[in-house]
Amino acid sequence: MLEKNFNHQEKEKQIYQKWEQMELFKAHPESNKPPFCIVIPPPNVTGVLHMGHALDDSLQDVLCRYKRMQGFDVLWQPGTDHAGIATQIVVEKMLAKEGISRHDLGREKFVERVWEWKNQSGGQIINQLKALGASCDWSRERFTMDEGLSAAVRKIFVKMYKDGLIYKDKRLVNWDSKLQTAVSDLEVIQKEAIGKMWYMNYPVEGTTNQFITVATTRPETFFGDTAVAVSDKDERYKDLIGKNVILPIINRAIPIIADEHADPEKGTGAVKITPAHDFNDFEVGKRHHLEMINILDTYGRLNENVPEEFQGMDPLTARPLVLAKIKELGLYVKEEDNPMTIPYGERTGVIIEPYLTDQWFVDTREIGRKALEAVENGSVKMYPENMKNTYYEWMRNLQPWCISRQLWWGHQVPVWYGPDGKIFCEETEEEAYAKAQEFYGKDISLTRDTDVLDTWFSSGLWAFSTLGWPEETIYLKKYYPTSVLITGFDIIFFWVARMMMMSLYAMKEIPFKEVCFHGLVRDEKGQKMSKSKNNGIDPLVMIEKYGADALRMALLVQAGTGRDVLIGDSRVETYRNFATKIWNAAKFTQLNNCVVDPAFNPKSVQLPLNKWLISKVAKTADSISKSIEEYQFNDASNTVYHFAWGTFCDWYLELTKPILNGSDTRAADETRKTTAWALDQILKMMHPFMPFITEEIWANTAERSEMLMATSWPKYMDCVDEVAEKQIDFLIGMISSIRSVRVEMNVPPSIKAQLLIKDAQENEADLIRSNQILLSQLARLESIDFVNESPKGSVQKIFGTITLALPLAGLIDVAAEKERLMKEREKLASYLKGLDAKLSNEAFVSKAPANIIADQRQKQAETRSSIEKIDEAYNRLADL
RNA sequence: GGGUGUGUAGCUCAGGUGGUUAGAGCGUUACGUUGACAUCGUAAAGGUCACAAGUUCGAGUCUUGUCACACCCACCA
Repeated sequence: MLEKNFNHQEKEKQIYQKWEQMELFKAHPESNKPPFCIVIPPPNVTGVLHMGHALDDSLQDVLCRYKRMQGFDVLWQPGTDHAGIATQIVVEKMLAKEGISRHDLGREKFVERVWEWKNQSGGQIINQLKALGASCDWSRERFTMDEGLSAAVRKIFVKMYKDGLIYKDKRLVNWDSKLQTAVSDLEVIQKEAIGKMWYMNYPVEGTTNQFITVATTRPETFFGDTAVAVSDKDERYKDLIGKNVILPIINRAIPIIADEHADPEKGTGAVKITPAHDFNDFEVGKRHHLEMINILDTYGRLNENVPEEFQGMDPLTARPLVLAKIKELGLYVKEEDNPMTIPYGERTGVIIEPYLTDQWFVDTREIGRKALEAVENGSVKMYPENMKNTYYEWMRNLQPWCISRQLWWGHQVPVWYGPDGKIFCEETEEEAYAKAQEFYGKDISLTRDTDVLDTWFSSGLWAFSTLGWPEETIYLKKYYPTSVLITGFDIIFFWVARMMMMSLYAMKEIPFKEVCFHGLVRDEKGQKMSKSKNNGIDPLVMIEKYGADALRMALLVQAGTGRDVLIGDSRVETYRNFATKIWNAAKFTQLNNCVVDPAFNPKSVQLPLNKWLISKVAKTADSISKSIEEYQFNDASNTVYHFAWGTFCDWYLELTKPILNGSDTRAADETRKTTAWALDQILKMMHPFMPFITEEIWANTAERSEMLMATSWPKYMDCVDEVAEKQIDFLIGMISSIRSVRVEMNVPPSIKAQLLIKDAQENEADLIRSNQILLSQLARLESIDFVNESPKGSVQKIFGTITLALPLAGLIDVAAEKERLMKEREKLASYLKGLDAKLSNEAFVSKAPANIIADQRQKQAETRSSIEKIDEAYNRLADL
């Protein structure tokens, strides 16, 4: 017997353990069931579960549980990401509390500390995923820096290097001076700000009063200027091309060059060129073979290439001083406000400087083209489809991918240098050493490159590295390419695009057949969750308070493809109430001895009411299937919600009460069995969404040979009975329509249900007549005029007639009823007016399709008669 | 500057291929229930479907334009 309430705090853990003990999450590559595989977007190993994970993983869990019930051999491949930058920052902060920096420890000791921290906190997020109910195959848990995955990273790197796809280059990169590392374009966040534009004069060499005015937002960088560019079509400067200008303060001569980069329309038409500190200038510098003067150190401070008085300064400190000097020299022209964007580090929040260093790059042209084609030609499908446009846009403008990071936590680049700087790129130090020996013909010592790889390099391999690549495992064979990737659209470039490129390169095959993007989770007001707003909602708190089922459902009912999801207490509470409702429905079936009969055959039932329910079960299960297959999780979960609450609890259980308590024992017996059967089907349909409570009810409502999650999805389309469905739907429509009267009359549900007891008649006319009698009793009428065929029309008639009856029965306030009738009449009259106008419109009558016209005519007649009835009722009221 | 969305009840959202009194949940109000319901049930109020023009017998739905908001990308001497 079910307890009074479902104690989610206690039961969810027990149920989860049971699933694990019975190994229900395990994949079975040896089985001949068809494969279904999802790789989890790996959360940061040191992270905690946030709402984004809760949504992402709930969606995946729904799919996995559903597919298992559909007879698939499901592998939900779990694991975590080493998250280079994020993790290093966390550990450095911890060290800072102890008063030490990573440099005090040295690289080796620091990395040890990170491993310690990983081992200590890495299990946390996994346990949190379990609390959510995630049915991952935990026996296969991987980590992007475990031995196998590290080997995969080295292998790919070496292969790409040898294929010429990875190369080292001295280029401008985005430099994070706090982390002391390069970051990729995607890791730079542009923020808008109102800056200033300063104009200053550069004297032309050999003249005393000739100047070129340049405009700049960063005057302090002029120490690194190596040219001034003008357009060769610009009359103002045409003659100066080839001459030099003298940089103020440092008195260095730099050439005036002609370059397309200079736009006569913009600024003064003359651009100072600082190749080492600006991406455009860098390109100009390369075109003209200009010197590249780096004026910053790795901490972003002015270095020895500027006059001593400015050395060691931060650019923003130096700026006013430089400007003051220029003013002193009489070369300052003016300043004006200038809206601009300033680049900040995604993780550190410091200003990102373009910085000239040696870095490793992936040449993305070829692999990017293949990744683009795979989506263009439909090999990989995207949901929602418009995400393809975003993907295309980025893929068509791919830049070289800077994969090296000057961090300590990550995959160290498998590159060794000879004494002369010769590169040996091999998977192991031994191999590199062997190659070096061979090359030099003698024993030499090698030094290893200190860079580590961008985290996304290893996550780019995730789809196949987790399955065992480069080993030819049965997992790789059976589950690759994976079925679908479910992730947020915020990492489409970071991760999805990189996985596409890396997988197509390494495997010569797509990593997944479909990608399903979901939106962001926001707070109840639709605002982005952020630490600064302090509006974050902790999924674990929600689980503790309302249960994992309620949280999942609250997320799922909104999870259409691509849409944002709002979450908050009231939403989760709603679905906790839903869970309680189902719990109580199950309790109700037990109290009424609705026991599962293993021999029950849904095709053999006799009562239309039972046939109706079985039909609805079949159709609902089918509709949920379709929605899930299309990743319409919101439709699927809403369907099961409304079916369980509305169709099953509100209607079926209410309507069967008099049958269960009635004298027809055969009908009662059939109804009990049908109820028990239907509850089982509902539990199955609900299980992917609310796995815990359904499993608990399942276990407590009968002797079960297997757990709910191991059962199969209900497929009963062959039990659909359209006739019974139509009958009962019709009656429900009628009953619904008299609800307003019922309130006043206080009709108990059992009378409502009696209407339906009589529905054993299969013929609609009989059905109507029998209910006519009941309706007339209900309304204490001697007769009831009820002739219409169409359900909607009938509803209107009944409404009018019962209204007529009520005052006679002395059940309601006459004045109030009169007012209500007038209102109703007004509504109908205005509707009728519209219909009359339309039907007398020649254009409508001649052009509209016949069925529409017929329909309108009928409506017109019905409405007219309804108005008459109301008038009649009103008159009778007046007589009282 | 380029792109992608969104705008329907107080709030959050549904509303295939145009078809007629525009729906749900939450919230509000009223009444009822505590014999499945840490609640539930029944109902009421609440909407010129952002705005404008167009196509059409008929537009929330299609076209164009305008406005507002959100996000993404790029540029910014």
